[in-house]
Amino acid sequence: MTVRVRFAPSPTGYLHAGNVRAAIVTWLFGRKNKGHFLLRIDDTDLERSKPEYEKDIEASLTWLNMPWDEKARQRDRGGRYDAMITKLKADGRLYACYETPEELALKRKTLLSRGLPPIYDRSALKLTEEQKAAMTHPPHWRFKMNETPIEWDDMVRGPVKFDGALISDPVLIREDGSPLYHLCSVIDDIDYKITHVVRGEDHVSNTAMHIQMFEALGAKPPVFAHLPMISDSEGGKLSKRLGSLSVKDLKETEGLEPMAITSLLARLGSSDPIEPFATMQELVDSFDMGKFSKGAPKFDMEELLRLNAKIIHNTPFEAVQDRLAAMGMDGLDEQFWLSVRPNLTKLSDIREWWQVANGPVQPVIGDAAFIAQAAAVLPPTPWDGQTWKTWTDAVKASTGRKGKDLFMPLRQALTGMDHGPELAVLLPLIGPDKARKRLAA
RNA sequence: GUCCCCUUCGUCUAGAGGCCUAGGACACCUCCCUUUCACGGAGGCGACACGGGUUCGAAUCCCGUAGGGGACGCCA
Repeated sequence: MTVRVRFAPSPTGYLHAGNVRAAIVTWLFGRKNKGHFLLRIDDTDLERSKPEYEKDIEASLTWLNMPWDEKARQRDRGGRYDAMITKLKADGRLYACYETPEELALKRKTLLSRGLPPIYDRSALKLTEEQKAAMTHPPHWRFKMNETPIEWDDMVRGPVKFDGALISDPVLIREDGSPLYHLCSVIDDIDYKITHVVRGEDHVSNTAMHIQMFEALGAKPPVFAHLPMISDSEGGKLSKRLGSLSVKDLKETEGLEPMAITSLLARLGSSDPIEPFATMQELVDSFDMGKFSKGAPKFDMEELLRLNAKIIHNTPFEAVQDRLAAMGMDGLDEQFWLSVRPNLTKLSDIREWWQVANGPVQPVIGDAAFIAQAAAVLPPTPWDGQTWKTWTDAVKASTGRKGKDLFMPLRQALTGMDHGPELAVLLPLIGPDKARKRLAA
């Protein structure tokens, strides 16, 4: 049996960190098993779904190197839903309810205040045909849960048990006749022959009712894997900050590498070490669903940044050539890249060093006399990798300085900073003209 | 409020009664390399939430407490 998985986001916002982890784990599981990956756009909420967000989801997955084998959209599948609705009604698993949202809210509040779980009381089941006929507004429809135990073996959580009697009958069809998520999701999973569903643990109780829905529709439920939610590094709830941490921001605002994101999210909360990966294939090869723990891990931006730096330190020039060219630094070549690469956290940091090499920089000169002496013994052109050594030897001879007292003032005068790439490689990049000017500043 | 899940070094975790003086990775500290920073190499610091049981023996099993996460929508 070939494995078929799906990632089913709703296009109601930009793809964010929490959601994309489910995508990554789903994708990796699919690839690991040589399976089929379906991208399903869950846009049954017509009010909130926007084409803009659907585009963002696709752009984000593409950028993260997670191509899909097939794409589907729930709004295109109304016909299938209608057919299944007819069946469920005929079987008595879907029943008409006439409470208004206000009445339902009141019922919930009442139950809650009595310390009871807010489960629908099924009073609509007691309505006679006459009473229904007398209603002034159309019904919404609920799925009738069987009051039996529900069990499944979760790939992450192990054996899970639910009591069907403790789960409220879900509304599957709105008063306006449109189908809701639960119905569409189950029917889609059946029609697309999904074998494994990987999703967040916020769906655990949904899974219990979905299993009854699969059965009511005559289908075998897929295997489920519920990943814990990622929590904020402060240990708080999955905060607005994390919820709003979109892939789009990570890419455009933070300027991070896609592999930094996938490397972190593929391993966070698992017993495999979090380490930089250069390709998705390496992640696929080492992927193991069984290594995820049941506890909610914390997301740490610092950790993402560290991974990003390591990935950049391992990136060859060819891999970033086009992006660097697009940043408008003419003449930035492989030599420059290799020289400054170890000092970058984000790719965009390279601008800083480009500026150090090409100016303008604000030289920092503490001891003007020393700098003037140093400038006087600057070696003749052309400059190369040996120039720095030749020069500093000369400065040492003429001033008697050595060690940090010798090098730091030169670095500060030349670059305006007290850290950075080796001056032996930086000096030729700066060149004689700019070097003289900075030393004379 | 009710139900479910979780709780081991700063962080992610290994651990399914003796193999645990609790292992690894990242971070941190030290040293080495480097005439800066970073990279790299070698060491080091560092945890079983708490309280009761069960047992010859508990990080591991049971109960309770505390803390955290999730669910309880005509959202997904």
